[in-house]
Amino acid sequence: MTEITAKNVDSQDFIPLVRELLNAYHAFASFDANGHRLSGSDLTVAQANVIFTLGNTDGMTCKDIGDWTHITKGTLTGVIDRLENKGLVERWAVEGDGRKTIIALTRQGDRVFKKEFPRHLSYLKERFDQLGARDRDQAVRLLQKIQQIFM
Amino acid sequence: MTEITAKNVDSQDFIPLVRELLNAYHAFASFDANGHRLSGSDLTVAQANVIFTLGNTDGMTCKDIGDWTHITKGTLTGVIDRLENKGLVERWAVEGDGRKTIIALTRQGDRVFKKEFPRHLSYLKERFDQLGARDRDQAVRLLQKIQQIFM
DNA sequence: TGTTAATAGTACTTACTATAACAATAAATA
DNA sequence: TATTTATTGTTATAGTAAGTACTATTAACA
Repeated sequence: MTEITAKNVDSQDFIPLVRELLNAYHAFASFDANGHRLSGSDLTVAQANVIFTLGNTDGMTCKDIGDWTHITKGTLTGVIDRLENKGLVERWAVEGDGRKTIIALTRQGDRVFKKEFPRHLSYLKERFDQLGARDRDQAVRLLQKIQQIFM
Repeated sequence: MTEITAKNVDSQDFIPLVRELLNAYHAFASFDANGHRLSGSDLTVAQANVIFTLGNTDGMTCKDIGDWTHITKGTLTGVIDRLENKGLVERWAVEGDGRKTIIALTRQGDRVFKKEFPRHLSYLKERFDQLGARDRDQAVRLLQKIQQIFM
């Protein structure tokens, strides 16, 4: 295996893939955030993701929410604090396991979910409709491979 | 076009793509950050990206650094402040255009670049070698398409 | 010329982020 | 049983992150 130095680094052919992964992610993330910002929902991206994750469930533990949303537990505490202050989620103790806390949507949180989730998906759909089904399925397959490489 | 409600939302077939894009990005980002953390370079991800961007250049404006690294200008000021305090970059005024500032590596910053850039690429290469050239090129093509959708 | 618009960068606020250290609880094991 | 180990969530800290407002400068144009 050739050693990588500051000189021959340009020949490392995985670099374009790293760039395009970051470019695609940031393009999506920025569009996604804009949707929330313009919606008037007064939800940040992280807050909306938690609301969308809890929707149509009976509540989830912080651990499961974090695994699904990629928000680390330290961060999640603050996000849930703010959602709780807004009256959108509640914390429940778990009978039989004092370590766990169940986070669930309040009635108001469910109203926000039922309004914002479809709205935001329509917002995203407009763009994703520009991608053919073949490309979409290929992309899913390749992104799964990329993910597995790093686990 | 069918309206999206909280009910029929499961049939929106772009959702898996969103999930895999986020999963792949976070898997990479976490692995990437771990490399910097374990390297002993004492660079954060954002700081390392700026150093790697400035390497082998005569300096760049804040705007160009931000465009390349996806760091917004407001954030960039703080990142560059910390790099400047570490003695790794310098700010230069631009003759003829008082709006611009050139950021460039110091001699010490260049030493850090020449050491950390190849090291980090080797660290990444080990994983990317697990991906075939065909998949890699396909992924680049599809990620470019996804990026373009959101611009 | 004077006015207006565009560009570049900084200061500030709020929120998010990861990590590490911590406390409480639960599970595993000797 | 007693001790250890693992899990869950919170707290503390430092560093992003986006957005807005602001200053300074440059360019466009009437």
